[in-house]
Amino acid sequence: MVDIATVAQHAGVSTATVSRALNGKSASDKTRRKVLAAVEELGYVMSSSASSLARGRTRTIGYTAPYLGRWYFSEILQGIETALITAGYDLLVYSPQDAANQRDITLPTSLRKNVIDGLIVASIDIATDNIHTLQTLGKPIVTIGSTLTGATEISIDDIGMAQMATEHLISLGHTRIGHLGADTTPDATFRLSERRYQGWATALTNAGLTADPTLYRHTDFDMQSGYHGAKQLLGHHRPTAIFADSDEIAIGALLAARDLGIRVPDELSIIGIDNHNTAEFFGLTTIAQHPTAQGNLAATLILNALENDEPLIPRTAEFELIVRSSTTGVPGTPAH
Amino acid sequence: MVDIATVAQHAGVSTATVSRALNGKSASDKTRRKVLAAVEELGYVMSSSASSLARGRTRTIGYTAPYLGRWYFSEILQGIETALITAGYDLLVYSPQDAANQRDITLPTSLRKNVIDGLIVASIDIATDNIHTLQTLGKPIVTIGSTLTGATEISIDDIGMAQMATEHLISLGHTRIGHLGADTTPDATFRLSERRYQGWATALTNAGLTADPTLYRHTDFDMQSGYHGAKQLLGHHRPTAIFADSDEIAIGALLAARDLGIRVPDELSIIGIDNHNTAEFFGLTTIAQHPTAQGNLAATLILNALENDEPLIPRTAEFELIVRSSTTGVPGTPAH
DNA sequence: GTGAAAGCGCTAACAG
DNA sequence: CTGTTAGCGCTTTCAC
Repeated sequence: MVDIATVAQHAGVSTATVSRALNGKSASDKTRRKVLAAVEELGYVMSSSASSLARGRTRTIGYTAPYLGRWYFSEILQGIETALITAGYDLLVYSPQDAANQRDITLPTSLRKNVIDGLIVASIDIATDNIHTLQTLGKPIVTIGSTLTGATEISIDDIGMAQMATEHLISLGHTRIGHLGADTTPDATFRLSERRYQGWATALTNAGLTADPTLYRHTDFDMQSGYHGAKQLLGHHRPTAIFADSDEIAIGALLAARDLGIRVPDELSIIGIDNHNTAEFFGLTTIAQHPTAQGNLAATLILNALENDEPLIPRTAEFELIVRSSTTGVPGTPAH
Repeated sequence: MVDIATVAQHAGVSTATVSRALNGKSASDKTRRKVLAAVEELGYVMSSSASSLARGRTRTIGYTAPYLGRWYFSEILQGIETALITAGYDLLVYSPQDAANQRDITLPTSLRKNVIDGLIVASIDIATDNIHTLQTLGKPIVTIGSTLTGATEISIDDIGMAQMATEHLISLGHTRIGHLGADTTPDATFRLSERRYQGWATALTNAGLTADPTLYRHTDFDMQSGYHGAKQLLGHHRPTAIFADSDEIAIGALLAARDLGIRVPDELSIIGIDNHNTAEFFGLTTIAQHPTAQGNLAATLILNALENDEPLIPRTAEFELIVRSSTTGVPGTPAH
């Protein structure tokens, strides 16, 4: 392995100069050229460990989320990467192996080993020992959609989104509005479904309607589950509209309606949350989240804190209604 | 920041002993306990940079794939993580920002900075300078489904899979078998679609049938594209079966058939590739790949090379036919 | 089983 | 703009 000293010799300068030239610090053009030539000639590759050790920084940040494979979390990842890449930072991912039973999220050893300069946590409410350690070390931590004491939060207004979705339905004249909500096991990391249920109920109450518990069905976060939940909901005395906790659930409902011969949106309106990449294809009305932007923001906050000592101030994520063809006025009501 | 020397003092031992105790090397039980107590008391967190520098290893491996968000690649990621986590390794991900135009995959700086001990590359055929550098440094590289000179390959038998899918259809009596194949732009990293086309054609030829180019439609790797491709294919003089390059494409075709009033499988059989997590829900017959296993294998190979100096020997990934309800005998042909 | 000491390769003062 | 030098915090011979 060729080290910086060898490069220095070949270039006829000191190691300090090589270091400076390579890190974009003050160096004459001529010197820089010589250094670069030597680097090229020798195939020199800097040791990041040595560099990090000397600097006290690793230029690596971590990302952890319950399910890296899920659309939402991988979109966040994408957003983070984009922000980091231009800053020359690396991304270390931690996928908790035991996401279901979150008692004991085993975040890999690196969290213990001081390997990252900052951490982004999505949808995990439980601070593990590892995370506590990070906080102790004064590393910036920003969470997306979850609350961790000592961390900066980009908050997701689940109640607001659910309310907006439900209000859209109400504004179309619907009064019997069903809800397909994702699972909230006691141990689950995210209270998301609880809050969305609340948003649904609040919107109805505000409109002088009642949140009928019989119009609620429990689902998982997938199509299959949405399909079955919807089939139940669409039995006797069915609702004229359904609000689903996610687009995948909503699409399941869409397919269920189709199989039952119920026309969407003429006989049944359906709205989801996410603006999942398949939502457009299905013509699904939805409350769009912008996870890529969320990830990007999280990374940017951390980078600014790290590089410019900017304070980490909490934000709240944006969302918006996207109307497509799965929602319309209640049957029998004239369009306005 | 508390360092190893402080811990050593508190425990009344030398730094060498602390290091050994913490790394599971020879140390008496009593000593180990003292060290651990001091660590606990002081909140000591080891510096990975220092450790890596001294060791010459980072205990971090990299993973890069064209689209980390896609089902296939995120499954691989999952498999890698599982293997690494038990070994105490970390995972650094590189998502090439410009995956479409793969001329210039900008793998983040870390590849230049000697930050990883090994690399896993999925579906990228182009060796960037960064990857070359890694090879020069003698870091183990294993690819999944792509060929990189100097790297060990876990090969994906795309031809074989396509052939198996098509043969399944043929064995059911189909003779007019359409193909929805994903895009193969000149610059694309993966020749996958080309090979699957070939598998389709070979199977037909072997059976004395002809691969009718008019029964082929170009698609992207998504439902929407599959939907539109299928609609074209299902016009005049339509095939009785369709083989799609991926389950998502196949599902698009499924929905297109439904919208056209064509019953699956009675009037049209459809088979995909992947065993995507929604395939079961749609009753889709498919050729299952096991990306999690592939990722796991890749990581295991690298770990064994790193830890036990085991040779990196190429493997080939397994696949299998999973018959569900989207395929059946050709219309008018009695079931056998 | 344990201690002393010599690096690992780079960066950041500090001087010049 | 550039050279000298003192670490950064840990691991690993080599003795004992």
